Amino acid sequence: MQSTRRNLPQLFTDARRWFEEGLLASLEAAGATPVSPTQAQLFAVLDDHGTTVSELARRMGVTRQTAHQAVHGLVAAGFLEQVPDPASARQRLIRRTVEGERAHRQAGAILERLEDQLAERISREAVDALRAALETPWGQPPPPNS
Amino acid sequence: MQSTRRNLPQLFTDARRWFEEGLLASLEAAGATPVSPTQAQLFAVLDDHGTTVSELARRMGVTRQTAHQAVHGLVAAGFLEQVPDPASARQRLIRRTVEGERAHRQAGAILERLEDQLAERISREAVDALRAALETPWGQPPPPNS
DNA sequence: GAAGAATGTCAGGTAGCCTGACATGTAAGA
DNA sequence: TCTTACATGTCAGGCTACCTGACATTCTTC
Repeated sequence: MQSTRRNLPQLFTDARRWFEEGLLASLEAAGATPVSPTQAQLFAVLDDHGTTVSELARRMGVTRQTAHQAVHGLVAAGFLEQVPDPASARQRLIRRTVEGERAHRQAGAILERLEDQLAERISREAVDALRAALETPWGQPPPPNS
Repeated sequence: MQSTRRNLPQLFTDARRWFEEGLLASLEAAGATPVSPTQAQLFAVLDDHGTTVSELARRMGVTRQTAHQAVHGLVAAGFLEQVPDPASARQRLIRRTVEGERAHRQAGAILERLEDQLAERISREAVDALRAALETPWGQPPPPNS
């Protein structure tokens, strides 16, 4: 029991940390090539048919430069590749390599397992409700009025 | 609609970002002394009767050194003060100054308002359910077994 | 007392993020 | 058509949060 309710941002941070640490620990235990949290996030926002660096940056909520550097690391690690975009010569598509595809499935399976473990502690319904509440489009941070 | 469900860590990040940006934007709009996200988090885990740096570090999930440096900045800004612990001479208690107390109440009010705005979009019940689900003690990241 | 642990602190290093700057390619209007 | 505006990708430099290592001080326990 505590005097004041913990604030939501704090709770989000704790929850996120639990998943992230579980994921990285499982990957390490499986002997996978170590990836940083940032790289893991980049993997998560990358879609199957290829994405531009700018689009990745938007999804991650960081600048193009930051996304670029994260991509660079994963390209060097052999997980991603850059291919010219047939639609427009000014942009290049980022795609997973075969190895990257494998790692992506592995990470997805681990996250699913973690979610199951969470459902074991709070109910499955609670997990579904959690997901439903979080999937609201957050959009812009609200204006400070009133 | 999308092919695969977004993973939970990603959703936590988005939610947290929404709150954090709203908080910092409101503080800035109110003309308050700017604080970093880290300092805001430190404020959140600080309790009323004073806390040691080591304890703060545990609550934030970082090392003592990192917590120390965050405290240092807030002391310099006039929000916190260090007082010798009457119980033990080897530790010092970190407390809010009068100015820090004011800032803390201000931030608390803003967060409450943000939570209300969230309740407006998804229902109040959904917010309560969200909080209930997140307040489970996360504890250690689960072992990677099976 | 002496050994061991906890606390607070300083120093140095790494990673992620930022802004600034610039080259290239595309789109839209005079 | 050309030229002006805009988007993209990239390099360079800097800031901040975080880490590990090291040390002095102060309990605590045997």
